[in-house]
Amino acid sequence: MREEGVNTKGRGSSRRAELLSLAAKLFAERGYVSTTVRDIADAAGILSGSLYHHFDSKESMADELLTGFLDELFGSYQEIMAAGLGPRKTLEAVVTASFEAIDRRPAEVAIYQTEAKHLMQLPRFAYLTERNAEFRGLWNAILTDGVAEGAFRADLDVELTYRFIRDTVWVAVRWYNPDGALSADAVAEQYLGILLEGIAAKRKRVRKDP
Amino acid sequence: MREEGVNTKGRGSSRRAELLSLAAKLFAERGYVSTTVRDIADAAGILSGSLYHHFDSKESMADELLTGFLDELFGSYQEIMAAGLGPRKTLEAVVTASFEAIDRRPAEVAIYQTEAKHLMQLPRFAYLTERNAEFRGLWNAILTDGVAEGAFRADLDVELTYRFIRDTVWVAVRWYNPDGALSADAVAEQYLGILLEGIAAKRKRVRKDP
Amino acid sequence: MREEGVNTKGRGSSRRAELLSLAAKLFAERGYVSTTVRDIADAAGILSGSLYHHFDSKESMADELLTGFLDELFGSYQEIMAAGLGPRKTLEAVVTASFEAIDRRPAEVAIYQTEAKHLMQLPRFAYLTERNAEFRGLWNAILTDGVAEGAFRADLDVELTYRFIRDTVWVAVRWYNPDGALSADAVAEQYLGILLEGIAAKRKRVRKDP
Amino acid sequence: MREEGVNTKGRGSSRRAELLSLAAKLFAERGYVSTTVRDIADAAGILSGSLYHHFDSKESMADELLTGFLDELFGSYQEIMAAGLGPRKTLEAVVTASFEAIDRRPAEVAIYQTEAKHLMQLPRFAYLTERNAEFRGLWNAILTDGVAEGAFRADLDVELTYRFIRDTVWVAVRWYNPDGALSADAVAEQYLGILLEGIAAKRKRVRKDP
DNA sequence: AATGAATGAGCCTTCATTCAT
DNA sequence: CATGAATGAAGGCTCATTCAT
Repeated sequence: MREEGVNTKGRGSSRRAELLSLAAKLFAERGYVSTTVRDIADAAGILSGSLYHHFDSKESMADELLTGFLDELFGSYQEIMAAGLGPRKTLEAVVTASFEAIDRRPAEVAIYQTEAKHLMQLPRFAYLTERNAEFRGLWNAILTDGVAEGAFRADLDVELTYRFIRDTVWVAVRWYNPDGALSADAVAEQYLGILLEGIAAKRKRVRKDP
Repeated sequence: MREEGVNTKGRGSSRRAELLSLAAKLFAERGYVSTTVRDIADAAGILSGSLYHHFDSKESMADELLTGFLDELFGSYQEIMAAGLGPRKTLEAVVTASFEAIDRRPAEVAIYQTEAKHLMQLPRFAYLTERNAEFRGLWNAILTDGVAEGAFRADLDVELTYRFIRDTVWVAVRWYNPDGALSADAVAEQYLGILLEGIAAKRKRVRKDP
Repeated sequence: MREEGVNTKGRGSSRRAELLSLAAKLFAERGYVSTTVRDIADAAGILSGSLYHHFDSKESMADELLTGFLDELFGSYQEIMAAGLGPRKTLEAVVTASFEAIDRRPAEVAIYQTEAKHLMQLPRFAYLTERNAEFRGLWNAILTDGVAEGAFRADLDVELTYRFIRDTVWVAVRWYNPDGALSADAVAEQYLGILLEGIAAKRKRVRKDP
Repeated sequence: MREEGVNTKGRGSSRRAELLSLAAKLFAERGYVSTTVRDIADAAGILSGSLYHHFDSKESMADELLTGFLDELFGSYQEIMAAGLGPRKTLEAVVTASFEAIDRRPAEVAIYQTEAKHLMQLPRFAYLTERNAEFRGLWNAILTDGVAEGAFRADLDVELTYRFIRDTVWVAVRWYNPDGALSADAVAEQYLGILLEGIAAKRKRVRKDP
């Protein structure tokens, strides 16, 4: 229920949404610092001062963008985790959900990828750090469980693998094109193909063979 | 004996190298745009204007940093490619060399990772685009050869795998700590463990078994 | 209905005109380079950055000033040339129009006089070179015609005379005071007196003749 | 006897003279303010700081240049005035001497022409104001005498004519080329032709008279 | 005589933001 | 809702000058 709160300036109008989407695109393309408030206003065909009718500040635009995206993303993660699919299927579902997020909100993912590190230092964006921890916890659980259950290689360095997956997935936003030939799900599948055959425990084929 | 071109302002002094290294660290930490010339000067204990005794511009610092790093990196790549090790060993060597670059020049890699996209648009940094193409060509060759020779899975999507590897390797700069417990080579080994068992063609264990 | 091109920033407001006029005065008094943007802003009672709400740059102020002045000036020249008054009357009219320009726009003339040489080297001010050529062409025509028709001395060095007149007229801006006792037309008349007849007392030729 | 004085830093060396001449050229070409100390040093093939071995300041270079030039010029004027040649010959001699100064020291004249107005405001350059007064006095004398003796037109506006001559003569530095086809004396002659007799063709008075 | 490093002041410009209209 | 004018802080860069070596 976050429709109120301080500094909210009438969330909900469609003009606002347009402006926010414009800002997202620009932040993603040029970077948050390099995108000026006037760039956004220009893109919207208004004067820069007029933006302050809708938003309190440039920061609050980034905030809203990131908050919205992360809420949605973690919502889908939680659903998956709650479904109790077992390590391998869970991993697949989480990776797929992530690629779908890239597909649906490429700008927000790009902003998150590129700017989080710097934004995180501002008190206002403290939730980024929390979300990071949450994300790490989630993956740790999946991987640890998977190793324990024999779904993943026993010699897996869980921390390293977590980082590996995290970076690999999100960094795809740099080249993934929502309008391109490869769908998010197709990319996810390919990606999982590489990832799983690498970390999955090899079935003892000896026994199967004869 | 000064081989460099115009705008060189006495390359080679040790003070210069110090300043450049300071700049690299700051660019990496705060981002190129967010790092002010004053930040760099402050870190060096001089006034911002004094930096211009050594460098023509902030841009030229980034340029020099990137050029130096890329020259070194591609030098090592070329050595590897020239050695004719075969696809798998070549891949291992290139990945290892990359992690070693992260180990030796973390700041430069971070700058490259984060800023290249934006810098590339400036004529001065056109070489970044060229290097990118070179890099893609190199990986394409390794992967294509590997598939042809049966070293890698036959169903590999070469382009996607290239991106996968590229992003995965470089993004490690975000968390890799040169002074940490894990050496670059150890990381490379772990990384290759995941990567290769995923893309390597599976030996037909059936025949080996009996 | 805005006819101007890019970088125009709302030409036409009266505040703009005020600021431009202030800039003209200062450029004329202290010289273009020596006049700082802060000087202009101070004179206007605003902060230097606020000037950029109205103009793109210091250069564009000079540009606008010069363009406006030259357009007007050459407009009046063209009217005169079109009138077909004959060399002597044309010369008188052009000289008079020039002194009137000094009277009406002393600051702009001063800027033109003093800064054109340096400004001309910038691509943006290429039109200064064109205007120069136009001016030379105009005078060449007047003088050449005048000599041909017997209105001016047959032994006139046209090129030298052109320079002589050009410099003499414009340099008057250095001392001419629009609010002084001597009107522009009066100065023009005196000037034309010297130019056309010289300063030597005429010998009483009557007596010499027979 | 000005070989001593404050801030003199070893006047008299030939290196000094070279540097000063270089500075003169640059001041004349680019203007005093726009010429940087480094421009001068670059032209001399040394570092900017090294210039301060020879001169106290940029200002002192301009000072020395102007002082030297004006001393020489007024020296020649005084000789002429002392010769008692009569108004017309005196005028001719002064004009000729002036064109010869342009010929011999074009850079200094250009500096004087262009920069005096601004430099004059500095206490250090107070002598420029004095020289100006001296110059005005000199011309006033010549012209007034000439009118009185009947050598010049009785209706001459002396003040205006003084300005006219002053500006006309010095402004020639803008286009006069010491290495060109026209010698300074030739220009002076042409100039005096116009000044003394005007450019209008003389009516053949013979026929009109009887 | 000259270098090389630095200073300190100032320059043009940008930018997020404010606010009366 | 938006404009238009302005603020205030900062940013990259320049330049005359100093000084130890």
